[in-house]
Amino acid sequence: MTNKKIRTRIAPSPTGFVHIGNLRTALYNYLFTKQQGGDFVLRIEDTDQSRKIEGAMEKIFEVLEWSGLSWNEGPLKGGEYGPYIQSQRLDLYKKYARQLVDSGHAYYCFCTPKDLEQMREEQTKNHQAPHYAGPCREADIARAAEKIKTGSPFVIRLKVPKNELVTFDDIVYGKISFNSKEIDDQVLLKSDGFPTYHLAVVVDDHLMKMTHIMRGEDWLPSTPKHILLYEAFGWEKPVYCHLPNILGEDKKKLSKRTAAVSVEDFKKAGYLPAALINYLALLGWNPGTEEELFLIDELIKKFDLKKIHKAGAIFDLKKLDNINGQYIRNLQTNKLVELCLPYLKDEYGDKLNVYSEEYINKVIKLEQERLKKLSDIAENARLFFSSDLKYDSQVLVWKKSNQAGAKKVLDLIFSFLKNINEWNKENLEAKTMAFIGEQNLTNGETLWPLRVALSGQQNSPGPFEIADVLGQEQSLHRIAEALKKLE
RNA sequence: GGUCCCAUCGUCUAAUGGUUAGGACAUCAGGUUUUCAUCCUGAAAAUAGGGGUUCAAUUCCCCUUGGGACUACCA
Repeated sequence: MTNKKIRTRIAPSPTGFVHIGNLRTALYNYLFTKQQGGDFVLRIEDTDQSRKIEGAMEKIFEVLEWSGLSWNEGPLKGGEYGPYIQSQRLDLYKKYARQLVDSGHAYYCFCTPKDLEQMREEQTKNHQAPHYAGPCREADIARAAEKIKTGSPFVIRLKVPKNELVTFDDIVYGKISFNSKEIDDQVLLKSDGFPTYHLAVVVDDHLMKMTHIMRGEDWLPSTPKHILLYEAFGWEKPVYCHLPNILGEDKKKLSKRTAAVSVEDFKKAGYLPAALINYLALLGWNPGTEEELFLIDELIKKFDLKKIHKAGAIFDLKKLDNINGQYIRNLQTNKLVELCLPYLKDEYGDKLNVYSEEYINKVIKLEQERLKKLSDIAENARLFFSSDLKYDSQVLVWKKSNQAGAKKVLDLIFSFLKNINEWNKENLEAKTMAFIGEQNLTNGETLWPLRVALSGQQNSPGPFEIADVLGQEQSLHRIAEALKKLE
């Protein structure tokens, strides 16, 4: 291998949202490139006009910036090999397609979609692989030029050699060979003047001086087409590194039909970019140690192309939740508050204004260890932002007690808490535990009804934590309400 | 159908010729002065099958089986 500067690219199509698989591909490209001190390029592949979606390109920019995988060359950033949006490079593709025709590596094709469909039908009927078998491949070039002049729609197809072994060495998958007879005469330039992926990717990767092509495994069968193109042009080939697919629970390529795949949705749900990146890095690669938590800088240091797996990996939301939870627990309080606030505002709106900043901060801090993702805060915090709790009185009764017992205990505790002067978690806990001892009560029979009275929930944070946040007045109010329920 | 790729606990994976096949998530059990969460301890859980090569195969080779990707004027 040469010691040229490493250059890689990610080349998403603006056809909707950014897929979790796109992000993983971007990540591996990014890690490798940063480690090698190379250039990380973004190129937008918008050669299919029919699938283009308004605003999708901006989404790509946003998601990449959010995830921290920012490109240092491409749209918005510039660079000396632009433009980086394929629809702005149309003349280039036309020029190179014609060059291929001139050199005998490609030909004009005038067959209609209908012709092709018939061709395919017949071939499948005869158990043949569908391929172009029309007359244009061997047609006279002068006649073709004539037809074009009269305005006949045409495409340019690659003249794939018959029975030639195309071999390449993939970093992940090793040596791979295809017989060119299995490869169809690819359309290079469509009748609308746009290139297909195959032409555009080769022309751009060459012109943009890419050294390594890291992309999804699904491109593996297309690679020989690209190799043939490089050879036809007489260009130096890049190094290929195909990445295993990310799979859904059905073991098929992760798709929106069966799972959440939009990176933006993960962002909205409150997954931290660092956690998502951490998890994605481990999906198909690991450093060979038993560590699992890595910040991006450590990933850059430890990343190793040779340790990328061949087999696809199933995307496991539970594991992501776990990692995200760990990242959330490690957050500084002020950062956590900043991140959670939008979710609370979204859920409670103006009702939130009633509460002090200190109160809200305490609530968030209290829920920190219970959050798998930031959006969980909305539900988890409900008991702190409700003026009256709705629950069944039977919940107040501890499993080893009865209704009368619950009432007795809450009566006692109400009077006791009324006289507490220093209202904070530590003092409340110390005093109450002592009180339980003095009264010959048990923890369970006391703390359970107290906690339910304060939270209205079967499961919740502990009673002293809640009481501390709620304050004396609201706590006593809730206990009084509980007592009413028990009458 | 054809071409290509892949194969260790349920999941992500470690171990590249010699290990009681290790870790993490999830699950289950127990503990951490009430529930949840956190934290701690423990349990259950895998080399798809068959042939080789070798003193020795998770590891190398072949076959079978299973899974997947691709097979467009989409990327």
